Amino acid sequence: MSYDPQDLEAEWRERWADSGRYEADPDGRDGDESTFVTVPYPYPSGGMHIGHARTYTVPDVYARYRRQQGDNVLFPIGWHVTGTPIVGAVERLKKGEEDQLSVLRDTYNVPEDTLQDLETPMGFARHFIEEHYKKGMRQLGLSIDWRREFTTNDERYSKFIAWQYETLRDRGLLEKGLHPVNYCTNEEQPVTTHDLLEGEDAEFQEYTVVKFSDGDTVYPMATLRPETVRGVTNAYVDPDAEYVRAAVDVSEHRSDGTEADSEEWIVSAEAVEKLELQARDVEVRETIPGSDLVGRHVTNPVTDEELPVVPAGFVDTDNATGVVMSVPAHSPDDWVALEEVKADADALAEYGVDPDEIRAIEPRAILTIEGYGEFPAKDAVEEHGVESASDPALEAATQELYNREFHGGELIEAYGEYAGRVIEDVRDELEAQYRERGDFDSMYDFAEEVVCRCGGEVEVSKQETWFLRYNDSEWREKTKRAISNLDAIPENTREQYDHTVDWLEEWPCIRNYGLGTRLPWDDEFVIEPLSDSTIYMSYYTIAHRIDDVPVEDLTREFFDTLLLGEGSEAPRASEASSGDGTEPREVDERALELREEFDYWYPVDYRCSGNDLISNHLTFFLSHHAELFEESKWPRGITVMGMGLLEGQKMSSSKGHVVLPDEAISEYGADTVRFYLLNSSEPWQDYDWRAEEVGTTRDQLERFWNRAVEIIERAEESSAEGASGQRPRDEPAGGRNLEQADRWLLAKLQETVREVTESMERFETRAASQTAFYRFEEHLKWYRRRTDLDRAGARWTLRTVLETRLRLLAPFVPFAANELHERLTGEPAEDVPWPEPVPEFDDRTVVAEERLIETLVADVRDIVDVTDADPETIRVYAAAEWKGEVFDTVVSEGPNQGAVMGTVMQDEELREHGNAVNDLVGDLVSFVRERDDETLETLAAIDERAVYESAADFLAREFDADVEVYAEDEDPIDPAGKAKHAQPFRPAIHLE
RNA sequence: GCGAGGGUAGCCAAGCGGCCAACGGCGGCGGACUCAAGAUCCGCUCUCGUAGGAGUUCAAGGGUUCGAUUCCCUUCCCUCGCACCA
Repeated sequence: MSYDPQDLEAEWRERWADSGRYEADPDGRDGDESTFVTVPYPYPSGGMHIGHARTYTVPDVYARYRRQQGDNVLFPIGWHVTGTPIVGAVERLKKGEEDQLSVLRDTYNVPEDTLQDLETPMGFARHFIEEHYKKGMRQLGLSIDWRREFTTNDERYSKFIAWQYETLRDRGLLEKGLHPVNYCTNEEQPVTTHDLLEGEDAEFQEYTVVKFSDGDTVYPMATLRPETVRGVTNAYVDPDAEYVRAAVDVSEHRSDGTEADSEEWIVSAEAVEKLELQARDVEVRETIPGSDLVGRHVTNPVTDEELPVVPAGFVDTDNATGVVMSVPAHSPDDWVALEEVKADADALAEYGVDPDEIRAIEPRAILTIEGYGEFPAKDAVEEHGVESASDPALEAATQELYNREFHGGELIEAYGEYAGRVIEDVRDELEAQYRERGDFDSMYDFAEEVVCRCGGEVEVSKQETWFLRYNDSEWREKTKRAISNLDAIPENTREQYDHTVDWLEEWPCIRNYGLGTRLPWDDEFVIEPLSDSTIYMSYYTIAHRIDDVPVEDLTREFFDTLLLGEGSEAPRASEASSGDGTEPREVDERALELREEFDYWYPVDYRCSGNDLISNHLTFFLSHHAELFEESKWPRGITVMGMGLLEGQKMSSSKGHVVLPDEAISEYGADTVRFYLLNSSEPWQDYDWRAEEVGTTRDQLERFWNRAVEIIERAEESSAEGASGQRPRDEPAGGRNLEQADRWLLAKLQETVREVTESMERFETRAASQTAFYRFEEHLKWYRRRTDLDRAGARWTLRTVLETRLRLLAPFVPFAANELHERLTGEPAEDVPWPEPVPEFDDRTVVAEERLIETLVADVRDIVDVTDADPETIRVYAAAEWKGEVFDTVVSEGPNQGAVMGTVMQDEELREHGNAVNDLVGDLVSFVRERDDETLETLAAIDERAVYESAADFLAREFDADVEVYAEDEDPIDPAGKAKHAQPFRPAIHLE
């Protein structure tokens, strides 16, 4: 019966499927005995890899554990298809993009003749659902109730999401507004980062626009450092570029509402489109060459100073407004530019600029910062040895100075109420104040070029969007309460949820295209993926039964009844009466029936999800539950999971750097894959798939299997003998004839049961499986050395140990554990209860005694090694009785040298031992200090000499020598005078 | 920068005030078994050591303590998240 996981696992898969073993329905067990675990539904925009395997195995192990604990356990799965990735993948496939084809063909082994089935979004999704995820999950042995699966594109699911969003809107948690998005000017639609060819990492920034003016004409100058407004010495324009004078709508950007809602702005030609995309009406009145602007004077809206407009070739007219302000005191760029302009001032005469005016420009400091002089930009330029505007060192100088000024710069007196404060703390406040007054405005732009896959230029556009108001204070309060109610695993994630709640503002919850549910009141929009996956766990509870209800009956009232219990107190449709004048609402009986099941399973006991999802999905999950459901339905726990590596590297399906579960399972078997994934780190830690170690794990399981089979076969022999009346299979306790080693192993077993159970309760799958498997293997190693395994007592012990361990390991390696357990007892491990510690087998004394023997063996070996001797005779001397008395005194007096000596010296007999007593007390004091009371008590009761005598045969075997055990004070044979070194629990040893 | 988590022997990784030179796995070395290989079993794997010992270690530096890998402070380094991406 060799270990053949393929056959064995196939049989169990079939058995589970045929019997519907994991289909969970409400039964006699009440709510406390039901457990509902979930994991984020997979997003089938590609195949399943080994990282997914772990994600889904973590909840499976817990589910299996709870089942053995007697719970009715529901572990469902569904499929998330909402949004653009699947649509995008199909587009790329249809266009025949090589990268995409290679991922499909080479990484995920899609057969050539199947490719065309993937050319519709749901066809694509279906392929990966059926051929990858479901197959993989079944192969892994996940205990899923398959009747409840659904996709987020199903019409009934959409009804459910529509209910959610209509309810949120009614509660005022949805709001319409403008929001900046990436927008392709060629396709004229918003695009996601997936759609970008260039600038994928680019983030748009909100620039402050400082409204310098010349009469009624505004020169809007974009900056990221609005606080430098008092340090501006001049403006720059590109004399060779084209500018426009245009009427720009500013109505949205005024708060007082008294002023004109349109202003005349001078901006670069490129800026016109940007402003229009950002929801402004722009009417171009006139085109002006940049050179015409040069030499004009503009007024600083904050200081009322007049400043010259200076020409500069470095001005990028494609960035923001194309008009920039110069702050030479604090910007190394501007410092260098000003130097160069001054040096070449005479050349400006051609623009009609007075060179003397330029030469007279003086930098103006607006903040002070430690470590720099009056003009920090000057120091920075010098420190970095910047030579010219094209010097690469300039960028480093700029970065460094910006950073330091932001965190350490203090504003000067001229800033009034902001004087003396650090930029970091006042920038936003200051900016808002000037904006309020109409001196500042804002616009978005990228810092670099961003190009769409279609080749079109991507700009920032403000689009009308619906937002979820996560910043609503009442909502935040509820969510916080949900967080404090939560069992957050590991505990330190709780803080992160709280932090996320404070940080979340408004979340745009719709998109212009993609799969999913249409916004119920505006079907132009689709509810985006992170927003249609917040309460779907509730949908699992009824997913397999709601199909019986026609879609058109799934009204808001239906879900109000089903999910909120509204009307469940009211008379049912059949018995509705209108006797009191008001028409009672008709309650849908079907909804009430479904509600019973919802009520039975809900809330979610544990949700297992990636730690990277704390800052969005998991917090949304908590928020929506807190808002929509009553407190008793809020999530009980969340376990977060770490990231996976493959041979120390990030997995990447595009590079083909992935392992598919199917391949791993064919090579090693599902139990090995599961065991490796769960045993190599705790769920929330990162893990690394290393083929070599997976192979070793398989070897370990195989060895375990072989040993187990041996025990089972022996048990069968015994029972055969039992059948013929010679030896009953289950001997009564009195007839077991257990020896010291048996009792020790059984005591260790009880420790193991306790530790594993505690670990499982905390989702510590690594600690649990290490304890049940590897650590117990160590105990067995010792046991095999210590005793004769052919004894009846040993057989009984090994059988008992095996049975218990199989039950402890069943959640991790369900195939092998169930099989072996069934062969051993007739029942699969999953059908019998989780082991309980048996107090009868707890035995601190025997554990302590074995520990003494272990130490003795180690000490003897140590001496053998260091002396390179091969002893004929080993003499062991247990400490004299008076030493035991000293030990007792140390225990009763406590580990205090002085106090102990005081007591000991009153004993005349002990006093006779003189200095030896003093030394001994010193050693015993530290011995006692290092141990707890219980251990000391146990030790004190042990007859050391008897322990060593009982181990003499064992020692003799280990070292192939004669073993003699003496008491130090009973006149031992002591040729080398070693006996006197004996101490309590540290016998003296002599080798000869 | 902000928030979270880390840095332990050749590698992975546990420990989180004394039982710690520090669990376990991998790798390496030696031995048993074997014709041989593999598997399995035993021992060793920081340095020194002809008696169970001593010395130096748990990113670096400082502190608290009778005692710190474990607690506190500072510094350096690494990973993850930071929004419209699932």
